[in-house]
Amino acid sequence: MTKRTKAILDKLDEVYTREYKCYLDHETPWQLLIATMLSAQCTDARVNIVTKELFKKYDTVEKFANADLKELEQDIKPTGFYHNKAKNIISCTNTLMEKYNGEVPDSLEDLTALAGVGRKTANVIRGNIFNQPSIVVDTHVKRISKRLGLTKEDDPEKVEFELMKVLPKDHWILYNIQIITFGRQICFARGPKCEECFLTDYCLEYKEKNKKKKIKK
DNA sequence: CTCCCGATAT
DNA sequence: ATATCAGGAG
Repeated sequence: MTKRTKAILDKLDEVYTREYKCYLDHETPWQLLIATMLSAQCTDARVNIVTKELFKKYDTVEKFANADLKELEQDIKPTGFYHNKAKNIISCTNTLMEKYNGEVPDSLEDLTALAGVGRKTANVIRGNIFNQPSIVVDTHVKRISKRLGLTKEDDPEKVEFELMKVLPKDHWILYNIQIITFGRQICFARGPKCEECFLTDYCLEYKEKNKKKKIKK
């Protein structure tokens, strides 16, 4: 790990010390799996509103596996992409019943083989449920890792592999939740609050912004 | 690369 | 009007 990377991680640790919680409400592994599937291109706040009722109505994996497609679509509609998500949830939970005795598997291969589960969702499960070091590359991690110059890649899988090289393994899971928190509070996609940011010394975009200002003056 | 897609902020 | 939100599949 370079000095620069360590300085960034130290700053993050300083501000987001024990903010280690998952923002998707869940009580079981399969609930987190479904909540994460629903979170694609949707705010976690909305996912939590939907799952609050959803997990009362479907309180077992088996109930999801036997759900009526059209009815489930309506139940999850506010999260968007509801045709695909409903179909995937039914297919995925059927696989859980048939191949895994209704449990959620822990390997990346088994998880990504499930319908509607890609590397991002699989890594959320591995990190949060099984405590396996894993890098979750979502929209926040990708955007902010680029701004901080930790990667130049655009493809989420390449970002994941590069961050695995750059970040110490014992910081992988923590990095995810820190960056998501940072992205929600300060480093927005649109109009980031650079005045309140504690990482401007390491931000490539901030550097660019100041260059342009100086030229104008 | 395109499509899936509703809700909210700007 | 448009960008963005804890992405994934064909």
